[in-house]
Amino acid sequence: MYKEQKLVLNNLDSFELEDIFECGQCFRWNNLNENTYIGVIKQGVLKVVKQDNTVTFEGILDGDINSIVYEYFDLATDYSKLKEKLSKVDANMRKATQYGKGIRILNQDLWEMIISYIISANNNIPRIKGIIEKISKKCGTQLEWQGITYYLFPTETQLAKLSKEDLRALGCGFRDVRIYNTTRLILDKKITLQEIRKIDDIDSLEKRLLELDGVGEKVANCIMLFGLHRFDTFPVDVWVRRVMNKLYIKNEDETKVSKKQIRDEATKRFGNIRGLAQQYLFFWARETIK
DNA sequence: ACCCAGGGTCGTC
DNA sequence: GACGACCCTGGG
Repeated sequence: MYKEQKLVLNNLDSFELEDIFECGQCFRWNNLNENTYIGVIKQGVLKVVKQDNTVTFEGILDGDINSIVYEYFDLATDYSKLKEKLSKVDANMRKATQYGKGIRILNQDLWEMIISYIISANNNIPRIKGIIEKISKKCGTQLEWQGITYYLFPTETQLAKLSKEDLRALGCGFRDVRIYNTTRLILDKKITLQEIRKIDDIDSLEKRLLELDGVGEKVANCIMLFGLHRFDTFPVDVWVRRVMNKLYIKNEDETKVSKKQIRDEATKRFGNIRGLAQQYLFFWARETIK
């Protein structure tokens, strides 16, 4: 049952709205003004305001706002400790973690991450956000709050109502078939989300995700990092390739550096929290390189 | 007007 | 493993 709720938390550690919402991990949060973001999550609509050391969460949610916020914003994890650990790797990581000091890896919905990152392939962030918004508006559950209508990301069943042509018309481009096929695969239980959640071994997990249409190595790694909170994976996109080559591999032609080489380098340097390191690097690289 | 790139993947060789 | 193609949008 959706209920209007509010929660105020003081002195949260490692919690900056811009770092969290603009670091590239999520697509459904929008900047309202200097200290306010509003987003649509699985449980409903949430507004977050930060003033000085006080963060106010407010929204219309299905479930208790305390447990939802605690889980979604990963409040159980000590990011200061992790940043400290990464800072000891080298000066680059010290800089990167300082730059994105308020980053937290959100616990986002697995299904939503699968579709969102299929859409992300060879695409740019503004367009990805637009497509997801249009898909939600087309077939997601409608929710009204403070006079504004929001649309939840569609469930498997809701998304399955769209044809390939519908998806194309919404701007998905060549990803239409991939979204269509993957939705069917999951709806027909050839691959289930429950089963995926249970896979502990990171290689087996990646292998299984690769069976979904539109899910290659990079997208699989993003799904693991953002949809399953697995820090022991390292998504390599153009930006991460760029920054990893510039800092560590130093090949004259970055396009010649293999993905495996980059991932091995990351494992060697950042160990089992390389996924988190990737996010600091991505955020830092996007803002500073070029 | 034209070219390029964007949180890549897929089919083919 | 290494190509080229792929839908669409914004920016030079």
